[in-house]
Amino acid sequence: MRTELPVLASPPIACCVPLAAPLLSDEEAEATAALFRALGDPARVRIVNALATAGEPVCVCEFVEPLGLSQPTVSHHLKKLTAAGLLEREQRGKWAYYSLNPDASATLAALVDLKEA
Amino acid sequence: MRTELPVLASPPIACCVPLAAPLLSDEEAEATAALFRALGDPARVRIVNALATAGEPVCVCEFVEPLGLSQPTVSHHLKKLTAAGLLEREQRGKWAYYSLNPDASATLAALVDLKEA
DNA sequence: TCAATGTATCGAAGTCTGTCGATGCGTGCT
DNA sequence: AGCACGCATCGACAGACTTCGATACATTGA
Repeated sequence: MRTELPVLASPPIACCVPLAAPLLSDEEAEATAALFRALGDPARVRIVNALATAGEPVCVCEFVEPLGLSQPTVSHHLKKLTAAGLLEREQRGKWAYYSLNPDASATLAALVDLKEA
Repeated sequence: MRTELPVLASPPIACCVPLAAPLLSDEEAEATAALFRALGDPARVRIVNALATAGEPVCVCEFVEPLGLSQPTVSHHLKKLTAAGLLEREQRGKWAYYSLNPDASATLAALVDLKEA
């Protein structure tokens, strides 16, 4: 813990001067982290990659075998990606088709650029 | 579990045809996920944001108070970001200064673009 | 209406992660 | 040399996450 500093006109060494204000709010930081966290699993990275290369909606059953995961686990990952706003779900008969949210790549690109703005 | 399909000329329904090959390897998927995972925490998002807005190396003690976390926890997050290749560490006397890896934003941008290539 | 199939949800087990206080290490000052 | 200070590491604990089998729900076809 840092001891409470009295107000000094000129601190002896150039350290611990407050950073410039433009820090992210709690909500912004959490929202940003949540989006990155959604992509923080190799299975979900592969799902997004597959959807991007496919360029069209893909049936859930397509993912189970290539990912080497059980069907409930695949469903779990798809739900997380959808909740993060990266995927969209579409029901076709008894099949569920998932596709990349068109805004996803723009959103991600904005996040990365945000660090340089 | 999907039953083993015999080779059919035209499956009765347009589902479960194999995806195009270009899926990420295990190593690529894991490396990509690890990088996103490094940014999957609000504290680390704020650290990267602060370093980006600062534009210059920042002393560890600068982060403790704004983040509202203990010094060991801040050190933990800085270590994770450095291990991910996003930050660089520099020792100045008894202070440790961290800065954004110059390649970080390019790496992140490439990851996002990777999903569209 | 009943059976079959694809998908989502539930409950549980194991692992990973964030957080802290206590402590060790290195540097600089007296 | 001794002390003070900044930072990293350690050990521990709570909470979140991934994964699975079992099961429920929804849709289609007989």
